[in-house]
Amino acid sequence: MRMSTKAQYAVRALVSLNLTSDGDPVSIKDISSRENISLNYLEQLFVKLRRGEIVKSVRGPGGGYMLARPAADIRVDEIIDTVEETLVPVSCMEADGSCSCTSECATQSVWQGLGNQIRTFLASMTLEDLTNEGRRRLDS
Amino acid sequence: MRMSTKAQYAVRALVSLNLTSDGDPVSIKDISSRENISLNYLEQLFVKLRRGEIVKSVRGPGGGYMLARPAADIRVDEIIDTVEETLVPVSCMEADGSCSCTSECATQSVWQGLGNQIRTFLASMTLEDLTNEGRRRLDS
DNA sequence: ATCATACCTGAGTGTTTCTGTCAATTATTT
DNA sequence: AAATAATTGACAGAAACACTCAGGTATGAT
Ligand code: FES
Ligand code: FES
Repeated sequence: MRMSTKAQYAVRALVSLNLTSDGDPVSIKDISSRENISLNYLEQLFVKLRRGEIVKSVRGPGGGYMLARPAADIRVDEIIDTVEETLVPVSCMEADGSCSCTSECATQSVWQGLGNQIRTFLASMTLEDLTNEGRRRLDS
Repeated sequence: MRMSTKAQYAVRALVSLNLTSDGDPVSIKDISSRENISLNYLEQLFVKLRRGEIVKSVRGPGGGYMLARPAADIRVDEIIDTVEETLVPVSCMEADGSCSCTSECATQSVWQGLGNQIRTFLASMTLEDLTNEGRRRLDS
């Protein structure tokens, strides 16, 4: 039951972006070196984040990425969805989910409930919350 | 963010065991055929469940497995721990967890909180709850 | 005793997913 | 034109996953 590094990196990178941004775009290279994440790997993530309209890109010198929306409007569960990490803990609950299990399966209620918990929790946090948390830590 | 089949199978198998048991041990073969789970794979899981004192074994003809404790005393999170599936969503929060991240990392609070949610939810359900749920489904 | 049953154990294996790397291209500003 | 930086797709090593196989051991019934 691990969150993939994709999800971890995406959240970290966006917090970092929002912390260091002063209105200008931030280059992916800066984020990469500050957060110690592979440059090329980060690029893959930002392509998805752009398609998911979490960030927008500015090309050319002085370019980079910036948030596509106010940080308060970006929920953590959205970020994770966007980099393609499922939050449903078992496959039989998904669209194509075929299960060897019979209809009287009692364990479904466990995973169903667990999935809801996870979703609800991550939807209750926004990028702004995390950025404030980061600022608070920097001060101390 | 997927629960491994180890965890899924373990929970299903234990519910099945408890549903069909009438005090006598239940053979792993029965569970295997009823739940469509590989026999040899199930054996591996039950070895761990026995070591974790979730079940006890009865050898020889007519033998099998039975619960080591009342179903009401067996929490779902215990079962998952026992088959060695971590419930901590990121590695940097574990004992040997080394992280490239700096000390002002704001995302820790996300994963910390998420881990607590998952743990709390799964600790709130017992094998008895699930067995009752299964019985209810069988009746309808 | 011996046979069938069923637990017990460890080694091995094919597949998939994860985590990145590399190379080449396109777009923009100076 | 030149430098910057995003964009894309192919590829690859490593690890985890989901089993399978080949035995061995303990017990009860005949
Ligand atoms: S329906 Fe998928 S485990 Fe029962
Ligand atoms: S401490 Fe591990 S991601 Fe920041």
